[in-house]
Amino acid sequence: MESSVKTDSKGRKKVYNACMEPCAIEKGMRLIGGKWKGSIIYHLKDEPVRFNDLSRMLGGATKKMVDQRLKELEEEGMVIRKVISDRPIAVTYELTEFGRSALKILDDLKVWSETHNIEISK
Amino acid sequence: MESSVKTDSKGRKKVYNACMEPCAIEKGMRLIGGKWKGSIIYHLKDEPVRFNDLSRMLGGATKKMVDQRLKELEEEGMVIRKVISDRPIAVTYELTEFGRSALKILDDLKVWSETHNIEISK
DNA sequence: CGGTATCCTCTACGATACTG
DNA sequence: CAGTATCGTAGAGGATACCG
Repeated sequence: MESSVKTDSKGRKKVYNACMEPCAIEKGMRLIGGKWKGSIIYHLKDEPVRFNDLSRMLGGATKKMVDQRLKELEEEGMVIRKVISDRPIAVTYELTEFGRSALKILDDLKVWSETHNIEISK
Repeated sequence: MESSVKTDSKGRKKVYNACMEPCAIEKGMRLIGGKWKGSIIYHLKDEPVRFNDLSRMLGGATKKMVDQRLKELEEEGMVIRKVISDRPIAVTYELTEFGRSALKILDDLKVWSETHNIEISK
């Protein structure tokens, strides 16, 4: 269904099966999986948070990353951006109802992760 | 804590903050997030599955990917590989108790994903 | 403060061919 | 059948500097 054909540098045809019928899990993972994305949602769970505060909370994510992820989350309808003042500019991000609906999963994941005391190899 | 310093091709120093205190959500995501990983676990939920059957179930993942993900899952203690016959060789993969403990989250994710009828933009 | 823009590197992943 | 080996590319993500 979802396939594209490209020709590589050596003139060979290549068929890219983008992702035929990706199961719901893969779809869901694209929304809340991916680096920082789940964490961002989770850190917005209680109240609107300002851009730089969010960056600091994530401790390790660059502004670029945070910015990028927030834009994705906005497009997906999980987060709303609000300008609360110009000069000096201040912006907050908060969850939509849809965003909120993902919190349970993220919280379960957090608990699961903590109880199994997961160590990162690399 | 976890930082390394490298020098790039132009002799500039670079500090890599690997991942300081990644929150539990990020840790968890590394185990069940990532392309195909959640799906593999989910497809093993009922019974042991053979390598090629698994590949087919995922419809779109190459053998290389499936192989790679299965090795990771094995190292993480979520999946067990069993050789059930040589000549012709036959191998199955099944979940460990730990692997099983992730099923609830994945199932919730699946339901969430389905009920919100998520569309993949790209 | 809340971003953009630029540059660069590293790895994830796909295609493909081959092996015991 | 169940992988391994090889090659290539696209893109993710970090560092850094700059802007309104």
